[in-house]
Amino acid sequence: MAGKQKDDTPDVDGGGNSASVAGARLRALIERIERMEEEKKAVADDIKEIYVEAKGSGFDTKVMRILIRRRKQDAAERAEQDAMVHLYSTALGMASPADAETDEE
Amino acid sequence: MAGKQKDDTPDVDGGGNSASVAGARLRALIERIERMEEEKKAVADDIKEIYVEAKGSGFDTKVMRILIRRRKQDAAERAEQDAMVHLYSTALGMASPADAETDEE
Amino acid sequence: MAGKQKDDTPDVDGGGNSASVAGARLRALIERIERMEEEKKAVADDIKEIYVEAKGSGFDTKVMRILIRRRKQDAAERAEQDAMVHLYSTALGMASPADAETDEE
Amino acid sequence: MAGKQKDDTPDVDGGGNSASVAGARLRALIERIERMEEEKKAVADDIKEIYVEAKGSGFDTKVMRILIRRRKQDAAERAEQDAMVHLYSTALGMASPADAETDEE
DNA sequence: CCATCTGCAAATTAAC
DNA sequence: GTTAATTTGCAGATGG
Repeated sequence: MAGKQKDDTPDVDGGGNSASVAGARLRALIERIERMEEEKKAVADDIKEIYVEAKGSGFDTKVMRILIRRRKQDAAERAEQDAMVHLYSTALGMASPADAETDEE
Repeated sequence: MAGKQKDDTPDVDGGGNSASVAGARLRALIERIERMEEEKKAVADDIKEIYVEAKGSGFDTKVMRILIRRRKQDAAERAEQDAMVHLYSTALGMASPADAETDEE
Repeated sequence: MAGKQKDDTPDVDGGGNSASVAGARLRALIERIERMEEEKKAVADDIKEIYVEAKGSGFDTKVMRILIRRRKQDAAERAEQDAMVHLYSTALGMASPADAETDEE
Repeated sequence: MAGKQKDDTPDVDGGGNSASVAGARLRALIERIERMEEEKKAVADDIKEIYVEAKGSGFDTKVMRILIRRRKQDAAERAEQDAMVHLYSTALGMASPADAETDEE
């Protein structure tokens, strides 16, 4: 048994040559991930650039960040409320959605 | 008070109607950022999916993460060594970087 | 609103006078924390002072920081290697940690 | 001239044996710093422990952190930020945040 | 002195 | 549910 593995497939050094096969697949996966992480970083850098540009135009980026955070929170809250409404609609005839608030964790 | 601004440009409500202009620009910037953050999140989710797929194939994602981190660190280390060489070259008055291994116990 | 609590103990405004008790305990905890954060800040300031002193003696603090970071990283790396060995040992079914170098280009 | 150095003292490889002297001093400084950083980390860990203890007593650590941060924050600063946020919100035509109690800073 | 940048601390979020 | 890791925000340091 290869212990942690779920017995699913790749016995990293099970005994035969399946090791190299698993190794190749592993390498492929890792390289895919690395590629995407570069992408992600690129996007993050772009965002930073926008902030630089904004600052260059005289805006206070700190305030901008606060606003963006707020809007995200608002969206989340709205989504949650929608979910609540859905829930209640389906549940048919339960209590009114008075307390859709506060608890976010 | 428009205080924090550098006097550069956008007095958010300076008194005239420049407010709406700045407001429009601000809104544009914020929406651009929000758009890119969605992009970034999408990429992050893709990465997560790959990990799920990997785990489904029987790989130990914890090991994968360590490997990936390591490769990144190696790259960073190499970059830093170069930086060190530069620093020492300049700090020591342009001596040739023969002995970049000064202490490193 | 006692909701968030784990039902464990302190109903901050439960209704009785347990509120004041919990309040007192809370205040004590917070003050302890604040005290230690002052301590922490004091140490941080001491460190800064050393850097100032070093700079005053003509050392390049940037290089010093790099050296210190490096030593820390080396320690971390060693720790991580141990972790890797452990992981592999268990993942491969308790094989002896002879070949911890599986791919590592 | 050793360039970056302020000509103050330690020519790391000036030519004589001052190098080793400077080296010894450097090592001493670095070790002092490392020692204090350990101290700092110890204090930080103690703080973490207190939070754990608090949570174990049923307190919501998130709220505690907010309280502590609040106490630290300058009243004036808080006022100024609120003003800024209002200003920008108005400029964007967002409703001014009725519930200004949610956000941290 | 201002602006940029790196490094540190905190908070959110994910994995187990 | 709890620990760990990623991510974000802040502040101090540095260089122009």
